[in-house]
Amino acid sequence: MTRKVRVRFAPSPTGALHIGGVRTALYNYLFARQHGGDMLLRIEDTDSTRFVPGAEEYIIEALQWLGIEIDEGIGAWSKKDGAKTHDLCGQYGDKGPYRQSERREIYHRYVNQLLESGNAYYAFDTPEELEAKRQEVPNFQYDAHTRGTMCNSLTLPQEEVDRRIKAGEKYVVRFKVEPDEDIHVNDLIRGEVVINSNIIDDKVLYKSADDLPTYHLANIVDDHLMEVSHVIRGEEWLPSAPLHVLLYRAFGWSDTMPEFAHLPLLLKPDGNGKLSKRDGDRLGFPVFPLEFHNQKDGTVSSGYRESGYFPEAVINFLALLGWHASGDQEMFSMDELIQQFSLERVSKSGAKFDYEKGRWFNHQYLQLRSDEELARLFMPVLEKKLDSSVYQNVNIEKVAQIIGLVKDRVNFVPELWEQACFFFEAPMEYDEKSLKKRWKEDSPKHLTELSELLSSVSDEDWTRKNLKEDGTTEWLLDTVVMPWIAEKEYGVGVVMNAFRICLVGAARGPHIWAITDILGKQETLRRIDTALRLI
RNA sequence: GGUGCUAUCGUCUAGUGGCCUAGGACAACGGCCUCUCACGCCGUAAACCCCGGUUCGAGUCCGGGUAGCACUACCA
Repeated sequence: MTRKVRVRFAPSPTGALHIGGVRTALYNYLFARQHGGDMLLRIEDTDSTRFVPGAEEYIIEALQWLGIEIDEGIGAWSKKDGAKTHDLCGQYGDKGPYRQSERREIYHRYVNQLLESGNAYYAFDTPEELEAKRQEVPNFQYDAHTRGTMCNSLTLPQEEVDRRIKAGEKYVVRFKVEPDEDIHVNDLIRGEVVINSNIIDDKVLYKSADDLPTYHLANIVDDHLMEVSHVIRGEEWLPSAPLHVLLYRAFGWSDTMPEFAHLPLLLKPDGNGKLSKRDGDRLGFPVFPLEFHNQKDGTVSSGYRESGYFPEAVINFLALLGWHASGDQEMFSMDELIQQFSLERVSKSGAKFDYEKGRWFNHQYLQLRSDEELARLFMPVLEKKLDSSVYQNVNIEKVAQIIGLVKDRVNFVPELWEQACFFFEAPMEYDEKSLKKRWKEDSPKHLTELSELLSSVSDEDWTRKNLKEDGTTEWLLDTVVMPWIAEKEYGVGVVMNAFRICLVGAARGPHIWAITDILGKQETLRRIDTALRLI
């Protein structure tokens, strides 16, 4: 039986979407698209105490930015015919609602089913009592061997159970796990995993305190009802997969149980352990797609988008952290990923987060963007850096031209400023190291003469380029200045570097005639003049 | 502690018993280019966790160690 591929990404709205979660979403998306299936987004908000305002919106916006499209569920409102609402978190689909907190009645029904079939029971032990038990008995586990000593519907008379429930006493419903059974889970990435039911405790499925199920129950019920065919999630879920298999069986849904694929974890770049927000702060890189202002604890987390990353670079980078095509290809568009992705080629071991490679990917994608587009993206940076009177006169075509000269040396759009600032404002000071190395005793004399020489060049010739016999071009200014240097027997490097310092403020930057071309004759001469006075 | 998963250059990884004197990419280092700094190009260094077994032959299969990670909540 081949059934329609339907996968889900099911985050909980407890804060910004972690980059590992983004990768999980990506792999789900690639798998769905490759098989012509559906990508659902379901919000798992069964822990009312951990809800963070804005987290849902954040998740939708992040996926949108990255180009991971939702077909059904939360955030799929745009799929609606003539969608009137632009509610970011609106939902679409005939298997909703897609927010677990809105599915209470559904869960009631299935909790009762388990209760009636004898697969679950009521338990009245308070959190304090359980905590005390754990203190008293090392490695205490609520299971077949201990449930008989606890306070639940298996040990209490029926009337007592009814009385407690009627009195509004807080209770939970626990899953009754039978001991001594080897449970087989087939994982698409790892193969068969076998776990004995003895090590699984009687998991809480439902808590009356907030009238909500726990993850385990909600997850199984929803995946079944939403006809999910493949569960692709992080490796941290592998230990509870056997429990899920048991739940499917208890419901009588074994035949349509989804296939499982547990993804390797994203690890810290240094040392060991899961990648966390703290690692990003400590090592200076984002671990979230977008900047996030947590209204609950007031913290602000940096994001890839705000750091100047292109979404396609983040996608490419993430895709290769745990998955690899058979060849040596490094650059993949989303379409190529959809075509080539396969769960069989996902690695089994955790991947240390190689932030440097992320930078490299962004560099590659930045080179692919046109100068005009980069200019548009760079304008806001300029607006911030420049005096408003200066910014008013900035010409975007000129910006594009400048970007064409310097883009190959940056990884991010904001870095363009460091490479191009001298095109917009004359140097205010001169780099100490450059001066020491490149400013010679004769430099003032050279520059005075050079200034005179350049003054004699007409405005028209200033920007002229000649076509040489070999097909390359050369700046006309080159044919003016080089012979002069040769005639005077000055060193080319000595003159040109001092000249460069006048224009740039340091010994760096693109070809010098490309700079003078953009600066223009007047500004060039002015900068030489200024430098001669200041240095 | 228990259970499970994993194990190739510093990092991401290729490798599905002979094509492996182990390939690619990032990072590092060196050279070239050059008026400078970059980019780019070329090159160098760098790995099969250990011990057994199977086999004519093991990075690749099996067993045992070791190590790392995950899980072990009325969190997801």
